[in-house]
Amino acid sequence: MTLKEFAKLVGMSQTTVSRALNGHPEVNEKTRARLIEAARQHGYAANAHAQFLATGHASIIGCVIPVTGRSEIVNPIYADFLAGAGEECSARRFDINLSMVADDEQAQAYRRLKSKGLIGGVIVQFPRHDDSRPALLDSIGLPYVVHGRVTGHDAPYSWVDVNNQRAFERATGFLLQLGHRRIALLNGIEDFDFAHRRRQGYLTALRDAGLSTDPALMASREMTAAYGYGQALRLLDMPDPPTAILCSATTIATGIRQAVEECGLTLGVDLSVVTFDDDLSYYANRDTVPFFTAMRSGVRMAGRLCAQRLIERIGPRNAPATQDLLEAELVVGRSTAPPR
Amino acid sequence: MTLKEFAKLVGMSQTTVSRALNGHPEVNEKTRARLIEAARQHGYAANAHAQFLATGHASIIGCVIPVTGRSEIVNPIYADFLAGAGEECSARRFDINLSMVADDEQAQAYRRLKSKGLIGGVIVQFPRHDDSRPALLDSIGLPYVVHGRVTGHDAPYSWVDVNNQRAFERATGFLLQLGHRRIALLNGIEDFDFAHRRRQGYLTALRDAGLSTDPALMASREMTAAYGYGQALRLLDMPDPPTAILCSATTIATGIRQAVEECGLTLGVDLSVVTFDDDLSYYANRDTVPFFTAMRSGVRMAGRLCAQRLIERIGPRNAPATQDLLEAELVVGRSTAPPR
DNA sequence: CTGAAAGCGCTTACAG
DNA sequence: CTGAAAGCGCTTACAG
Repeated sequence: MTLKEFAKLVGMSQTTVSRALNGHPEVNEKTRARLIEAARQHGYAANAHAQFLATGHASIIGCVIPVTGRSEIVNPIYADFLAGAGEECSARRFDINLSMVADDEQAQAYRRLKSKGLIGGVIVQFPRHDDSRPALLDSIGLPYVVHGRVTGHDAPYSWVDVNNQRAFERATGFLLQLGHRRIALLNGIEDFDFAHRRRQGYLTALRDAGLSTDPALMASREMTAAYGYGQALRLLDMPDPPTAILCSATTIATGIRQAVEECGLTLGVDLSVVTFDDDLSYYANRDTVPFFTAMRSGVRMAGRLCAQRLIERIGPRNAPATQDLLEAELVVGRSTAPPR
Repeated sequence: MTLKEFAKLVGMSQTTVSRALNGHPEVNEKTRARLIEAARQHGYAANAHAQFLATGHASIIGCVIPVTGRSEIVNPIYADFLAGAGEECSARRFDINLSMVADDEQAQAYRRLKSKGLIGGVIVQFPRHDDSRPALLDSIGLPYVVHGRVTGHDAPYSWVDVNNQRAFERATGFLLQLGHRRIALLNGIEDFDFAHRRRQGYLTALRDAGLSTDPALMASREMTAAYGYGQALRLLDMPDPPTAILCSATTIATGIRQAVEECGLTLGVDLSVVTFDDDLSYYANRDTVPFFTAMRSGVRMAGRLCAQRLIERIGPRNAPATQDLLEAELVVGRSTAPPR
């Protein structure tokens, strides 16, 4: 059904119907109520493309997933983030355009999305420590919100981030308080901004405690269980093994747990582990006393917030850039204890 | 840049430029080559909305994710499926519209997507054994491809499915050959079509072997590690415990493994496990000799195929409905052996 | 092989 | 508070 047909059906002009449905103030409230109800009953909804053509902006947010060999979307963290963004979008009647793009075609992809008018704005995912996308999007003129931060970017921009540095500083401090002195770090790829900051937090806490750092105790890789497993075996086999490990994801922690048990040791007794916990829906670390001591911050919530901020920014009143720094909570579980 | 501007720039009429870029045959090949190159250089791409308005069809496929309390998208299987569909879409210059919709608003959501013109077709995910969506989509007139099958739907429709019944029949047969007689089944929620078929396969194989079935050896729940862990403990604690377990996902298998190890037993010695393996990118069961004996079928590939079939069907030549039945391969790993 | 013009379904200044 | 009409950027019959 078109606006024309619908307007005829209800005996009003297209103009009035359009205004009523779009919430313009000039229209009589009784008329509006009647028209909204009629639209619902007859299943009329304005064609989104005609709407775009007339107004020039799309109620669609873009998520461009950089594909590096294996797609990032396979990362369970990304799935939860998308779930959060999706929830926010359905609540606000926005749509999501999802595209998967090879690393070296990012610029082209954003330009295409913009010139085809497919999206009103974009969420930038997995920013690298010195990411070129914000500058690119500024020049294209596409509104965006970064999930994370881009250290190198000077102009003000919207971002939503967890205080990664502080979280790892606190977690390291917590282990130090328990009496640990050899603490390992199994981080994500430190080229990503979040992992870089986590490392800073870890180093700062050690430095503040007057401890030297040992490169053999630090690793940086894609955050899989296999990585946690392999590194845990390596660390436990050292002549002077760490008594505690800090890691950047529950996938890694699961791998560590596996290795520890295969060695006949017990987590939280022979070895302490603190993990960053994105509170993934499919992987619960949420018993009354959680298994892993963790820095917890829900990535799903971050997805909601990113979508919300972006939608505000896309809207007609062109809201200013926002910055949201979320604090992770330090949740004590059964995987930590003083060193033996 | 608009078509008008671009046409003026290259000194041609809008008509010719449009035809050249859309591959119409009437245009001189030299002219076409020149215009395509010029478009690339100047970054011209037709506005998708104007294009829709003129042609009436959108090069966008919809993925509507049913949200049941926790969103399905948190399911890592879904993430891999989307990655596959996304790859296919970028290759064919299609876009993906992702929406998250509560179970009881599905019908409304599909109608909205159709009437707003937001999608040219839709992939139906996680069909239940007697799913109403195909009939709904038929009546709305929205092309679709089902990932899985809908037993109750009579009219011909496009689907892509794994031969779940055969996979579980073969896996059960494999365990029977090894000498197992008490075989448990930890299935997904059997209201879903795939889980229903898996159960049929398991029951058929047992029946063909002349064995009776034991309800205490069967469970049906959301496929989490916690489920596998809890059920494994329960099964191992039975007076007459099973010597083998069949399960529907590697998440479940991981939980079983955990329980077995905590009981001081060894997988592939004291207990055999065969799992269905969707070959998820983030969870590899792909060592030279994989850890779990598995029925393997890549869900990412299924995603690609669904997108491909849907795109063909959306296209102007209105391709007939297709049926793709994929066979899972039975891959022998280290988690199976004859019963002790 | 090429072009002028109508039309796709909306929104919104302008006029009343 | 309401409406007639122009215009958004394309595609495509129709005419040449």
